[in-house]
Amino acid sequence: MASTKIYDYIERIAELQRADSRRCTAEFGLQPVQLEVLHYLSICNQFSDTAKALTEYLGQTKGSVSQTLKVLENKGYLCKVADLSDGRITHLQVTESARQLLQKAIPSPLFNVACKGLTEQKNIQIESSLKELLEALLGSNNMKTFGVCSSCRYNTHKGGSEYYCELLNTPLQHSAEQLICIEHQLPT
Amino acid sequence: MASTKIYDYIERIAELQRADSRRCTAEFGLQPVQLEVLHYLSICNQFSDTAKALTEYLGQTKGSVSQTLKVLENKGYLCKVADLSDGRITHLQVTESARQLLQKAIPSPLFNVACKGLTEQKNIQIESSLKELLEALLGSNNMKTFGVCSSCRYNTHKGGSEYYCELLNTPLQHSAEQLICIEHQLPT
DNA sequence: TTAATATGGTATCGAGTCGATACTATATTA
DNA sequence: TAATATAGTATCGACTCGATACCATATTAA
Repeated sequence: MASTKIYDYIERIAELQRADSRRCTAEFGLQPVQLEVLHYLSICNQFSDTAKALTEYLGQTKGSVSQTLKVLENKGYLCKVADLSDGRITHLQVTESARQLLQKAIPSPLFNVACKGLTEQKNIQIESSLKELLEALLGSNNMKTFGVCSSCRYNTHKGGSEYYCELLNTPLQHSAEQLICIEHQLPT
Repeated sequence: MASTKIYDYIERIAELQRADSRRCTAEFGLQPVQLEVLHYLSICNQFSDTAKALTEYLGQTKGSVSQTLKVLENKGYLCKVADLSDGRITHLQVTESARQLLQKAIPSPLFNVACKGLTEQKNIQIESSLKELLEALLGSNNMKTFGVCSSCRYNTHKGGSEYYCELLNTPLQHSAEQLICIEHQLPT
């Protein structure tokens, strides 16, 4: 059965990625999941930089995520900012030192070396297959897509060339179009 | 850069796979890595069922692997058998209850559902891309391939139709041809 | 308007991961 | 036969992650 083989390859690649991530974050005193949290927060928009969004993105419980965030805050890689209109919500901002760290650690050496050894064409083909697999995983299991605004069905050009989110009823900054959003929906 | 996107997709898919694995092993009281160890041991040959091989397969240290194996042994999912010719080596055998568990837990629901929703052609295309990515990762980083005997350069048909390993100088059972081996080398 | 409920997040606990280090026992090499 | 290599174990500490219980703030219904 084909699904078993795809599972097998992903299981194996995932373990190698994890081991590699562990090795290359160790010098900064970080864990793999911590790096991933910083990575997510560095590429998400202002509606998606919360603990709640991370629980859905990572598929973990909010207790686990809360713990990870506490550690990252203590290490100076992120700071918490209270939401102005909803007292329950806390926004998470990555610090400058976190951005510097991300630049060094992503992508990890394992992938850097491997992808450089492949032709441009192979890179594109593999990338495209991974995109399809990810979308299948998310779609078939009714999970959120976490896509960017520029590919979102709620993104319109209300009254000119500005970006405007029809779901949240707010204009978007141009720089946000490539940030991922927890409310993202592919066009029907 | 393409390598970043491939890394991003794998990072994300890997985390989803891990969360899914965690959810579906929880009912058996297992951890993701424990399931992976049992999975490996259920599909490897008699030269590769050792703690040493697992450290290379998983990219972890021998101390970590040793701990995981101790837990699995205590839970009755594997037993240790001393090697007859080399007193340092211990072979690891999965028990019947482990095999039953593997059948239920692999592939995890996330992948089962997703792959069934894809066309046969897409399944094959994604599978092929993953195979190429994995081989690139292993090859570029000088890691072992852990392939099966039927695709190994050391596998010859010495004196007839029997499988024979030129590296270990021993005939192989027909049933071993689809088992993975730590000494596997792709043909040049 | 005030209770009930939903939502976002935190604190604590326990089993387990994982690398580091130090260790034992068996093989191989010099 | 001594030095070294190999396979594996034991212990420690920082950390993960789910479970549970808990605290605010919002929203909904009576």
